[in-house]
Amino acid sequence: MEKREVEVKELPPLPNAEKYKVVRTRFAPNPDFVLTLGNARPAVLSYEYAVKYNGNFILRFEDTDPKTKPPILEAYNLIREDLKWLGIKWDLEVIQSKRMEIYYEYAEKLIELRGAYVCTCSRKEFKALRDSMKPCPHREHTVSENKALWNRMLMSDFNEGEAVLRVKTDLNHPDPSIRDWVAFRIIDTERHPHPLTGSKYVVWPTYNFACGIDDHLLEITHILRAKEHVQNTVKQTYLYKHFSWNYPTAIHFGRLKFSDFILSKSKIRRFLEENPQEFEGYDDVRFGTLRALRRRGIQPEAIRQIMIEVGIKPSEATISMKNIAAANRKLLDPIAPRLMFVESPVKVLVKNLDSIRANIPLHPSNTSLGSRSYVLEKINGTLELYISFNDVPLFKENKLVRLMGLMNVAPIRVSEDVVVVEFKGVDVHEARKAGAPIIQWCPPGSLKAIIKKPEGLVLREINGIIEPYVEKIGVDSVVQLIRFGFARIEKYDNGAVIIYYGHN
RNA sequence: GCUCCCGUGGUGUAGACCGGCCAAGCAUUCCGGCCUUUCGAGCCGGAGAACCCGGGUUCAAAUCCCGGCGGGAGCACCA
Repeated sequence: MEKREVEVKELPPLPNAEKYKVVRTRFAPNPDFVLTLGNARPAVLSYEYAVKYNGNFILRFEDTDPKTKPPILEAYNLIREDLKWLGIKWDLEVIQSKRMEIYYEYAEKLIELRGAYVCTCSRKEFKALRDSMKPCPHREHTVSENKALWNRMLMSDFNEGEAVLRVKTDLNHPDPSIRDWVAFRIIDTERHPHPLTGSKYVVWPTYNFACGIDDHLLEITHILRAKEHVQNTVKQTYLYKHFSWNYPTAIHFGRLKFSDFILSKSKIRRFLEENPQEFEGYDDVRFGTLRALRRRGIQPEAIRQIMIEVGIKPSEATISMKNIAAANRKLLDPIAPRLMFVESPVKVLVKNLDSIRANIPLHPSNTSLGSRSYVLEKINGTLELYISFNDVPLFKENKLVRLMGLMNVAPIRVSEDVVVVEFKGVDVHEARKAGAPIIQWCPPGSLKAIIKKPEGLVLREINGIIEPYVEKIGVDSVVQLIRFGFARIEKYDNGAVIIYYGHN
């Protein structure tokens, strides 16, 4: 049969892989949203490198900001589902909000190492000093003074904004944000409760502290993340210096732009909030979330292949739906059943025929998919079937038209709402010889079909009918609608079929 | 504005660290042919980049150096 070796690009070697006994990577999302196409790169690459080197892969939820990026309770599980869908398995799962005591412990160690101090400057005051590369008065506090203040922070003696723990760095560092960056701040969790820990904690580690500590404690060897994190690497390196730890190998890849997709969390949130009846949720097919792609029939393997191909280069890259469709088509073509969908159906009357039976394979070459049969018979004296409005002109232009898998017909009379034809035989070869167009059709008794197709911000509905066999195919299947495109069956809804369009 | 990073056909990627075999490979895209149940897949053929620009080093540069231009990221008590 058909042999198709899809060449999948291999990952380039991982820098420094040989320096570690076992390669260990992690993917560290904030559970404040579902995963988008943008998250797929760090997730897939981190996982694939762990697999390639027989290492470990860790899923770490970074949920240490209940205020400005509040985690969402459902998101933890939605992310787990998204990863599973991508085929990613993790050896260990860690949730940062459950490790608060660990961070406190290391904060105290850092204070003892004179690597951190409690600062009670106002933001404004500190910024003024920082920008002129001057230390703030708290920087010279003794260990015991700092410890006392730190304990007061933990005891809720300070309100939001009144005290932070700062990591000592280089006050002359050219990037001001790096100078004595904040490791812990106070968040009023009475007002902003954390979905997992409620109001239990008020002193919260920042990303750089929690991430830095965890990457070390979890023995991460390679950090693969987007280049927006390069300054964070610099910040965290100071932490590692204080503790005399070795910083993992960090790889920062360039931004991936996805044309044709709405990826921005904030944009999607806004659409959902402002227009809840127009948008269907995180998985609305107009969005670039993984679950939206799944709903359009995109195979996770297609995403995996694209991420591997894009790799870890530091330059930006743009991926379009065409790229994704191409990868998906290769995967789907050998296995997707072919069905006939007829947009805006027009009745065809066949004059000189009493009955005909069609047995059509569900796939031109993959015989394991089987076939379906339809018997067409005269109803009230005529034999009828349906074709698409779009194909009616073909009957004006051609002497012979082939109805795929069924028969060849010649037009007798063609109007906008009915096409009368004459049966001319069943042989494909005759049709080919005559150069007849081959079109899809639907028998009487076909189901109403609504195809929802994302076009930018519009979800276009294409109405038509689909052959009855669609009921046997089952919800969630991805099919190829002949001469139309790949699509996924969403649901059967009172005799109608709702289908989401994927790509051509 | 400051700091850092990047620049190979429409898109993605290989080659660049260790200059020559690179008038640049592969995939996708587009076009044509064959084949086919299809506007898909497969097969065959074709189009499309002188490797951002300028200069330098060299017998030799996509590959090294300098300058320019262009693009991106960061400059939070966000992650």
